[in-house]
Amino acid sequence: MARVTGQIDLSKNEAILDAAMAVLGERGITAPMEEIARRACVSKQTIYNHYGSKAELVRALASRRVHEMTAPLATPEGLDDPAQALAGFARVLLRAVITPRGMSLYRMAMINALEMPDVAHAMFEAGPKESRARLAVFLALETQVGRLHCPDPLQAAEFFAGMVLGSHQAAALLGVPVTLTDPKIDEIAREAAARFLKAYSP
Amino acid sequence: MARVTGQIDLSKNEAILDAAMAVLGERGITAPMEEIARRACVSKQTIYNHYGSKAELVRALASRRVHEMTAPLATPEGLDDPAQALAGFARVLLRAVITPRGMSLYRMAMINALEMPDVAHAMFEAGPKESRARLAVFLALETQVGRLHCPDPLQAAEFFAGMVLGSHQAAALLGVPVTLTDPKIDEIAREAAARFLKAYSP
DNA sequence: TATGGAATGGACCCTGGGGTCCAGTTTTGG
DNA sequence: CCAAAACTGGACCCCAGGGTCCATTCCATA
Repeated sequence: MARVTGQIDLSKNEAILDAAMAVLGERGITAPMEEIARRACVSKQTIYNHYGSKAELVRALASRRVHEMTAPLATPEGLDDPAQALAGFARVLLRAVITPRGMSLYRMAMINALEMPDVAHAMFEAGPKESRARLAVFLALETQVGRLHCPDPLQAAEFFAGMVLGSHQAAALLGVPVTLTDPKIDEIAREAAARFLKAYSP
Repeated sequence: MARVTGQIDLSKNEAILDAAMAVLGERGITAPMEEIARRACVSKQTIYNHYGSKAELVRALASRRVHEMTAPLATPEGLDDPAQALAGFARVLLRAVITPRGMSLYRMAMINALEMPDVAHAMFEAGPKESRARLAVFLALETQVGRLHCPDPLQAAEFFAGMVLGSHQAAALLGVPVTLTDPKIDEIAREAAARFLKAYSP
């Protein structure tokens, strides 16, 4: 437990966020602060020292998680084979959404959409919107090269991401156990990529 | 205010559900029962006479709304042109999801997914799952006739529905204002249908 | 017109949980 | 070794909101 600054203990900061993620994910937004404190092995007061309120904690949590999630969703590139690139993108996307951690964050954001619109809005910008935009860039490039023909890359990106997600995201959010094994994810990714390429072949 | 039965006033029943839909949609699940009562022009006690608890009210609300929403999502049929049928299906689907009423119901179900898993589960079965299944039936038929080639109709149905929804559903749930005009919806529906047909042409 | 079930509304009880306070303890830097 | 700053934990305040009770009023039917 090394104090990093002379002020507050930043390592506890992480512990608090981790605990909050876990507890809020499991029990929902109504989970009491006391439980988060317990899970983080920290006194409730300490949480209130770091974040002034529950809302502030959720806000911090969301912003951290968004960064974690969007990082691996870089523009698919470096691969000569569009099918490979798209399938790779699809795998990452699907996993990000199905994962309990990713899912519960979304759920939280939706629950608080009314009370904390800014958080929810930021989630959308950093999540779905950003990832589609990156994919669209890739599609536009492929179109220039002549391997694809996407007159509207952004719409095409929407289509592809939608294909991949299907109703799996909805299922996860509704708490329906999503039983997607790795091979199954892989199959969806490949198939979606193949169909997409066929739909947008020049 | 005609009493329909000698027992309880069924017309108030509707009023309560309408009010609950509106209030819960606007203020979220935390909206107080008192407000629902006020909106329904009914005493709080009456609500508790009809539905024993808040959970029960939400349950009733969900089941009613699910029926409303899934009704128009019948199997696309009676049209010789698959493109027309698919586009029609797409329009209904997209509208159902974007509409404030449809959206807030989803949000509610997600919020309560932890506390009332059965409700959320039922929502999924009656909503996404059922609609995909119906669409799959249609796709299988078209495949038999030879106008399409869908080796896995259920997956194809997932793909198509996903294309149509894109990130619009996520946006709506996150409270991001979805500005989809009717012509825009129409364009998405047509384009998705066309691309889908190309991807699955024999 | 009498009767009984239903609706009203307003007071009321009570629990859970957000947030605060504080006295005592630990850690850190000087 | 000292002082300042953080952390602890446990008591505490407070209030929103779920749910109940009840005296009164309203209807419908008989």
